[in-house]
Amino acid sequence: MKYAIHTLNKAFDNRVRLGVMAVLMTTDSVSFNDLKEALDLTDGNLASHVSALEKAGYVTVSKQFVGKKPNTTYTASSEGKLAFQDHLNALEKLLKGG
Amino acid sequence: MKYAIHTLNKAFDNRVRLGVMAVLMTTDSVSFNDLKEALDLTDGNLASHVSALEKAGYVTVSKQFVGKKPNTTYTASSEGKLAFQDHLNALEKLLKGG
DNA sequence: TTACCAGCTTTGCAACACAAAGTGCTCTGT
DNA sequence: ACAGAGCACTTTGTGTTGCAAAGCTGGTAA
Repeated sequence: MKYAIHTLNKAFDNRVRLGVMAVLMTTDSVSFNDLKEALDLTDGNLASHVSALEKAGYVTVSKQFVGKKPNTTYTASSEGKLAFQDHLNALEKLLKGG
Repeated sequence: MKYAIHTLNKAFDNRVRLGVMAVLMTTDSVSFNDLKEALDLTDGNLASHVSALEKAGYVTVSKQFVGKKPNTTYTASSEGKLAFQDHLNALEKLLKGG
């Protein structure tokens, strides 16, 4: 059991969730539509994945009105950032032979 | 469509396949049982994932006898190494904001 | 013959991915 | 007032995947 592939976080083993977290690690706050466009996803698909990340406590959702339009934005929680970093570290370690 | 999450290789989007390739990038040739032990997998699970990588042309399988025991070893094909590197590059680019 | 090992393959089931369609709300145009 | 459009989901349906456990095969050992 030298290679610890089981320490990879199940919450991030999907490309969409990976992409969402990658965005949120650098941009701090993104709107639903920007995220949808940045990752080239259907709205249903994005919504379900973000919802999974929210349930895990990794992203927080805030809804407000911008002008007269509803606007949902997402932010990585500090817990989410930590968990994602851990995941990336585990990944890197794995790839370097651990 | 700034973040190219769709260029990630589907063949490597699984932790087991990722682990197999990680091992084969550094060790060149591994036996079934060493791989199974290194990744802590059931034999059926390992066999199916390696078979998937074989079908994709990313690993090659060779069977011989060591003493009187059958022995199966796996090697990454050059195509597999290239594809894996591409995948890692795409991953890194994604994480760096592309 | 009985038992065992290596390496699969099959089975069965639960979880997941995704697109498409539907929902409820609000605003805009006529 | 009514139609249409946009936002952000939620639901539905379908196909795919992940996995453990069990079965299988072909060889060896006693």
